[in-house]
Amino acid sequence: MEIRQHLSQVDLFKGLTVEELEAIARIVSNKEYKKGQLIFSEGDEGVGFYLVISGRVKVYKLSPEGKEQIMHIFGPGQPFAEVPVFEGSRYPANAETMDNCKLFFFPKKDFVSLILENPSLAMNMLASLSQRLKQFSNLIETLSLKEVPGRLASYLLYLSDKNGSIDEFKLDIAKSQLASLLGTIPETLSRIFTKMGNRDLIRTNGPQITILDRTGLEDLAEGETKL
Amino acid sequence: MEIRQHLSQVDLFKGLTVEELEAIARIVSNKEYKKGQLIFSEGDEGVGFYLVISGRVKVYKLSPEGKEQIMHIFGPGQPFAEVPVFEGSRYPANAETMDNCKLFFFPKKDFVSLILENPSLAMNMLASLSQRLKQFSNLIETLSLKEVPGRLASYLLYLSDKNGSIDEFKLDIAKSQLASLLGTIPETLSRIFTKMGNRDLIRTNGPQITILDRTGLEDLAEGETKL
DNA sequence: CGCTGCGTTGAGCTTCTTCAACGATCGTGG
DNA sequence: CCACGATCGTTGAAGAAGCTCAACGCAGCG
Repeated sequence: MEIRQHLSQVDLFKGLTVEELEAIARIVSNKEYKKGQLIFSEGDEGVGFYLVISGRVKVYKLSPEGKEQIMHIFGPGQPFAEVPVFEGSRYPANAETMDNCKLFFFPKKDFVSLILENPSLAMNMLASLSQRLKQFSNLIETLSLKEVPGRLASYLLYLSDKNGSIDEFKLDIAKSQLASLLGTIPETLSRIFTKMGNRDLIRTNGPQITILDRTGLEDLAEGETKL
Repeated sequence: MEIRQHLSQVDLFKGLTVEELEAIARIVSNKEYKKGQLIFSEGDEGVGFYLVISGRVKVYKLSPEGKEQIMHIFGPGQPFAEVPVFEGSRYPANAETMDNCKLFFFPKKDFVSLILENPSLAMNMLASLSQRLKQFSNLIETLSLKEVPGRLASYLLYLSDKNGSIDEFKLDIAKSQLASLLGTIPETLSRIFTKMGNRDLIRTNGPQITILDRTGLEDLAEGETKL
């Protein structure tokens, strides 16, 4: 069955037996969303969680004035919106697709039953939440202790790493979305890109980035240098 | 036995049988720390997690220039430093006591064994991590989408609620620590306290706070007003 | 009694945002 | 196929928010 194929490739379900995977597959429902579609809003009743099969999903908060802070961007293989499954009942943020997406949906009640019968699954879920917690710590640190140039430098180095530590790569999201992820606005981000170019730290061509001075970027990311 | 007494009153272990509590009690070790003592540093090997019995513990990150961002303050009954038990092996932040503290320590290996045999315990831990995740989302939102006056207003309202929605209460932490929790510095915080006083939103006398205009504070917290 | 840590206040400055305008790109419909 | 509108990104000028540095008062404690 196709669902089980997908599940078996996901970290959350690694190490599980075929029978366990089948049990999980039985509770899954398939969902499709168009690009830019709202999946749920902050405060909505949390009836279950999701797994990204294809496309990307952003989870974000909005200020009353409409400023957006992206908390996390989820890609294929990643679960999101688990919080209301285990604590409280409402989603603490908004979720929206960034591409056309295929998602699996896991109803809260059914999934909790599975967890209670399956300690490995529980451990996997604990690992997943712990990882998220670590990522959130990093975001908090970044937002509160680094200036925007440092945040951007960190992000570029992270992207480079993800691409095998190569010096040339493409931004995986639009710059305006990157601004929101870094806790700033497009104008500010754009100015910093320009400055980084002037200092010969990077070269940009649209979404294409070339790292010219890796050490310089690292110093920026660590707050040892200013632009 | 005294350890089990403590455990039975803690959310993390609620709903467990006496036998289960005893099994947990067997792996606990008792620790005492003086006020201001470092419990662990970011990057240290995470050999287990802690439960606060008495006193308070702050978990925080430091910037290279020495600025501190408090991630969370833990009081009696709350577990902390669970992340490296389930994901990775190092503490992602620093922990330090704010008072003389009694802590329980749960060794990673032993505790994982218990989790694997005890689905209720696993569920409780999932709930605990989920709650933390929610709190972190809030902190991210606060740091990124609110200005400092709004953050302070939120905190004061939160404190008031914690004290039974009463209008007069004492700050539970030093103002310099509050600054660090709100992602700012003591000077800025002090100026905002003064302004709030001038606008007759609150009256302060050292750590004693009186809320004069609850609605005004709420507007500030929601970003609908400026100071 | 003096020391130390905490809180407050002032002046100046840096960083970031706001507001406005404009160029480029892309997809769509005429 | 071209034209148009929408979205995105960039740039400039001005202003706001918060930070740095410095000085000082005050309380608690050795």
